[in-house]
Amino acid sequence: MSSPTSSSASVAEHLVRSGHRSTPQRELVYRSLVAKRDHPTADEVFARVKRAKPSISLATVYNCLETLVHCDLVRAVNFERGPTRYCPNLLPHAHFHDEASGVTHDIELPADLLAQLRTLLPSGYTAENIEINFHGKVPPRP
Amino acid sequence: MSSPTSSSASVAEHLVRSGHRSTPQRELVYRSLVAKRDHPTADEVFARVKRAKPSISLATVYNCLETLVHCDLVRAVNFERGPTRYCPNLLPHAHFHDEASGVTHDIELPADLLAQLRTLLPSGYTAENIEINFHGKVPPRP
DNA sequence: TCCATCTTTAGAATAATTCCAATTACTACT
DNA sequence: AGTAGTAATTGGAATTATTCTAAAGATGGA
Repeated sequence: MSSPTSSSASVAEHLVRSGHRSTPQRELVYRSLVAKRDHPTADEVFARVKRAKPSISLATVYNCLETLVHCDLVRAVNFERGPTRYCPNLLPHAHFHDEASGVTHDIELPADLLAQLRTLLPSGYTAENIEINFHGKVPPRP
Repeated sequence: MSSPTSSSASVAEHLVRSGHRSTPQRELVYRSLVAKRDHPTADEVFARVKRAKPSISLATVYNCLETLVHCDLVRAVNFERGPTRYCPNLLPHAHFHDEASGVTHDIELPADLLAQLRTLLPSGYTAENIEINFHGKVPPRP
């Protein structure tokens, strides 16, 4: 049940189509997100990509993540005041944040439910995106 | 269509029932939220309550807001990386964030929709709260 | 009243992110 | 291939929102 992501080839395309260049750093950051889909923070991404490219800087990681978010290859996820987390799942989905472990799970969102949510808006209001975060507990794993 | 809030008397009660003291600062911060329900930031609350009590400090405003959130008199609202905003609306509701103006509107949430959302969770998962944020545009006001 | 505890306060400290200015890398022309 | 022009990267400084700290003040109960 892996969620859809752009193949590395189309990452370059995607970047170029939205007016950016394909760079080793951007590809690397993107690949690190796909390799471990645990909603890492920028710091965590930095630590991971440094292993493959020790010269990369934290500022570059922030830049790359921002670029990837802007061309819709990656989603930024925020929980309260915590650091921003990143995920390469492009399907409409919500997030479940487990308070005990700090772990984040994706929750698939059926299109009809999203449609229902949109009907709550006053007429004329248009929502480009709808962010849904569950906060709670997962059952103890025995 | 004003949304439910605790009367000033019951704010004190509410505070005490959850193991806190009722203080002038807490009452003042709470009243400022009810007086202008525009989802102010801590800084904005600080500016407002300073008019009535110039000696209050920003740290106290943060403390009071945290306390009020903990005893369920106030909700904290976060949009991406922006500063936390506060609202005294206790009904289940979502938020609509207008990107152009930066203004936040409450969107009432029917109980059945919340129930439907909960059905998306894997069995055993329990969500204490569900946060829903719309990001988009409001129609131009003529 | 007196004590223990809670709250407030000002300012220092922190965390995450953004900004800045200087290099470096591409891309498109010729 | 050489080069001008733009875009991207880098390290470090700066910023923003928030939390921490330690001291002083207020409060409720024995």
